[in-house]
Amino acid sequence: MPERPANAEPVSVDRVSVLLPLPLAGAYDYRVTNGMRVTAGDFVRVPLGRRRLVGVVWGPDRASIADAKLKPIIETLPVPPLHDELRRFIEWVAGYTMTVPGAVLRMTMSVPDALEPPRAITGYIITDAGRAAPNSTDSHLTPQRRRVLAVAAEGGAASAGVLAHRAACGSGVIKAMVAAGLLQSVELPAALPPPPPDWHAAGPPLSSAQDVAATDLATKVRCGGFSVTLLDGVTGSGKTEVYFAAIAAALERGRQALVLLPEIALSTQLLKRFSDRFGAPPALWHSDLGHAQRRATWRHVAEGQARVVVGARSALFLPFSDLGLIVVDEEHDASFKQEEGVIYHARDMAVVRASLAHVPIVLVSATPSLESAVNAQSGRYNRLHLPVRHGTARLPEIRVVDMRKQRPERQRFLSPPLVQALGETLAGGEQAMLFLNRRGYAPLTLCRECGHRMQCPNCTAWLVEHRRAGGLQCHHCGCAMPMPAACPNCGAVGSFAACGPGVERLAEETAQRFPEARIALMASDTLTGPRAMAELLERVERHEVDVLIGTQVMAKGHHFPMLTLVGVVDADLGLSGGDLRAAERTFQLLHQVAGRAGRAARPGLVLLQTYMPEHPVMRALASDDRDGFLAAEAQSRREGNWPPFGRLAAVIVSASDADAADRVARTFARHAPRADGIEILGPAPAPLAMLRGRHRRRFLVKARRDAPLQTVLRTWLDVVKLPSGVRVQVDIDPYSFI
DNA sequence: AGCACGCCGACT
DNA sequence: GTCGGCGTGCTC
Repeated sequence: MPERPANAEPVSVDRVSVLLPLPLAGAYDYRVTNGMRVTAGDFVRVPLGRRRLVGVVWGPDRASIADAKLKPIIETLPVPPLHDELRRFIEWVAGYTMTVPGAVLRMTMSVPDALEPPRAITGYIITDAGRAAPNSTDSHLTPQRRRVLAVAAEGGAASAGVLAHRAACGSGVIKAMVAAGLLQSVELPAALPPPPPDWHAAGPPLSSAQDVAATDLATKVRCGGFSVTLLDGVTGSGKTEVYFAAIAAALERGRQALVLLPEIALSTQLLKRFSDRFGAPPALWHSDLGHAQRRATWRHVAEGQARVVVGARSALFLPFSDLGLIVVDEEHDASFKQEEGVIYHARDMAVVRASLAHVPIVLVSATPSLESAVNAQSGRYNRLHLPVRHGTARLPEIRVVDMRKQRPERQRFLSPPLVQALGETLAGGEQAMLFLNRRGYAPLTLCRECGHRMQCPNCTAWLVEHRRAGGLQCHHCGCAMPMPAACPNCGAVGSFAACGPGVERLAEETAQRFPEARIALMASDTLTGPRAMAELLERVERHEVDVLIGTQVMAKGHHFPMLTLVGVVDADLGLSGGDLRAAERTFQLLHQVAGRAGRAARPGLVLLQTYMPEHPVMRALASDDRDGFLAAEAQSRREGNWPPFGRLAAVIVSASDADAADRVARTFARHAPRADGIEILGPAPAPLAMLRGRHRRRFLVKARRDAPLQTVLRTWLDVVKLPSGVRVQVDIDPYSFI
């Protein structure tokens, strides 16, 4: 049984504050009735209005309300209390992201069910009478009852639903048979905790660089205490085995480890390696988890039985009983940024949690974020470098195709060099990949008669034509409509022209050019689920696919030994739009995509189609000069005082009425504070001026690193009283500028 | 987040 | 004449 945290101060007065997982302004006070013992961190059930809710004892009462209004705590729940470390983390995140603490607590208490005493699951077993019944002469059994008895005699205890299903009857039959004494009910044991990973097992042999890094991390874990280490190694250098050594050290100390991943669905290879290494799978945490599984895992984490959790960003808020290590794999990945509700960056918040828990954290990447690279450079973070590819594989050759000189034919998107390379690859019996980060058939549909462009009614965005699914779709709000028969503006029939390529259109062109090639499409909307993904990957691995065409979902690390050509159809795509991190992100993405080519003994070739061959991103990719690129990027950010050298916040005012949004934005502008080291830019229409039917105006707040950004924002935003229907959202450290 | 209270349209 | 829409406000 886990112990109470030693650092939680007992709160044995007759009033305490309780934080509820609701967006209330703060914790509410409750009365502790005589004889009840409550400690900060305890999960308690309290009345709120006419509801009964579970909250967490947060500390001494805030004395904010008269005794007469206080309601008593109903009961304490038999769950390990929330650690001091996690309570401080919740408050820290709330303060940093400028949300109320209850909203952050809600992320920890995302499985309300897990807090309730596990309800007993009733199973049924056959009785002696039931065993005898089929052979007894005087019993007249219905066929259903016979089948149930046969099923029940075979196996052990099973729930009514399972028994009924196996015997192909209704569950009413089971009930009646209990009454007749043929079956009896028994209590089924709760879901078993996952088997503990075995840290004794030796991992695969390590290269000397791996060994140095592994020993360093393991030592940090054994000694405990906060430290940040950037584990920086090219694709295939064996970073995973290195941080597995750190996990083994945490397990050896009897502590838990958390591994954060950007996309859990894409990590089957990681999970397999984990099981191979530790003889048992880790506990998983992600949004696709079933309810029962969530509930069980939450409890196992809280009770310390789940030793290693591999999860998406929300796993950061799990109530670990004894966290000893955090690993953030693919730390540069933009999907660590949560963009809805509580807006936070899981990598940055993971560093904070590690610091509050006094444990080491490892940030892992082949293309570190500029933030992490700068911190490693300045010595704030440790750096471990794995310079060479493990094994025999060579890095692919990256060539830039200048699209101004090597133009594709009209309405085609593959340049002559790429077509030629594709032909050679296919002729050689090898596989190719075409990368284009654009779903659907064509990103823009316009009328040739009047020039009308098909636009989303709710968002400032073109509608994307999808031929496979049929019709037009908005990729921002999800609205879909059939392709109209005539132009909605001029009524012309058959005048629509598809402009630009999506992956579907590329597949069409590839099929026309190479009719023999077996082509597969891989985009988030063509994959119906995690299984579809796994099946497609297997088909590619078995070489039942010659050309794999896809979007970003294809970029993550899968090993395809026969894949020797990668064509990046539009390398410039991510560079437009004035996004602060556009260059950095494009470099990371294309570097990752390029890494798909030639991973086994075969040399790989990567062709980057670009109209900007002189762009620093293209040059850095072609000359494999990641550090030079990062240094140049850092320099330009330093000059502009942009992150990570300065800080940034976005304030977005939105309303369904455009005038209301404008009025409120102007009011904010009039009250803009003049604080030292803080500059307020705007208001301007947000990059998506209309999103999901709401008009958006944006301020960018640029602050020196040492300026009290949140404090200034708080006082600014508190001055303006919002009319109904107008919302203000603050995004500290904005990433996507959408 | 829920749940109630509170003021204006189509029905037993 | 009521049932019901969801806008606003409160919950210790």
